[in-house]
Amino acid sequence: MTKWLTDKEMHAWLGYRRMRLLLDLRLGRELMAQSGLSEADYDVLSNLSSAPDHRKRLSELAAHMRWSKSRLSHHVTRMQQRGLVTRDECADDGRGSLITLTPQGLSTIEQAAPGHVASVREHLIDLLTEEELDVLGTIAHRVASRLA
Amino acid sequence: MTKWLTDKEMHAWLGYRRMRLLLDLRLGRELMAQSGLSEADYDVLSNLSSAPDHRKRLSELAAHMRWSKSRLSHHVTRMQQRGLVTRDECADDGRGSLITLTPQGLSTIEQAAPGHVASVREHLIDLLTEEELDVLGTIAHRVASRLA
DNA sequence: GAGATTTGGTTGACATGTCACCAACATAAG
DNA sequence: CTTATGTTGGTGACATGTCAACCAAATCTC
Repeated sequence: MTKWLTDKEMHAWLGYRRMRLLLDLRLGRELMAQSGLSEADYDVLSNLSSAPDHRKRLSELAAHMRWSKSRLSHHVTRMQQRGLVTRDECADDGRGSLITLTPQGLSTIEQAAPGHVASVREHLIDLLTEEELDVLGTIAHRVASRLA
Repeated sequence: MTKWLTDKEMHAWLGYRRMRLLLDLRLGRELMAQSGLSEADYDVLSNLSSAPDHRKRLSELAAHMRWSKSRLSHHVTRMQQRGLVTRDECADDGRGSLITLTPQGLSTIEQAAPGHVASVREHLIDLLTEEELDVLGTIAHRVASRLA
């Protein structure tokens, strides 16, 4: 017997779906307009910029971002063509691939960051109380950790 | 001067992103495995099934789902080819397009629903307390309504 | 009621991400 | 050494969604 969602549960679920749809669309558009980056680009650059030497193994990067290697490989290819990152062979492991931020990639994300943070604040963070912020962080991590 | 995110804010933001990534991926995969539907398919069928006569104007449907007309038009084309919906001319408005659930579409979503609800429960709803559920619903709708 | 505008919807080009699979290399067992 | 196994990446085919251009029917204006 199916246990359907109660009104309250449905409200939360549909709300989540709607937020996800609209928020990501808006943030993505603003980021693209301001800096020419997609959210995916931003995440990759952001991760690389906080790595030692601005470089990381594809595999590590993918694991940290919870992306599939395939997805990251495709994405890196495109970012490479735009001059944002480079892809070098790994000395230790003949298969390995080292992804490195280019100077242009670094400057791109440095320019993009303030605007993106402002967008995130405007459309999400600043709309929440301290408590709501805590709850969101708590449940999001609980849900995500079950899926890792 | 940029107002960067505090640790707490960053925790909530990154948590949201991670939840979004993993949860949607998982739910999508389970739904696809169980019923051959994507989440998008499911949403369209679900909306149509609760409409009078199981039919709706493309435009209305798009507005209700907050999808672009373009996206819905493309999607309907594909669902039509799979026999899930039909697309008929509208009598009143020569431009109009009426999307109707086929019997097959109806039976497909009826079969898919229990499993999907179970997935949503397992990976999200049942992991939250009553209070958390309320907070999620509240903030999601607040954020989304600012973007409509 | 002719011309301008809006609205409803379609289409094409393109970016992204998924899956399935392959190739090269690494490692442990025998 | 040699084979079985797992790891690291890359690729191609395909589904999806975005934007922008476009068409045609419906409305509005004067």
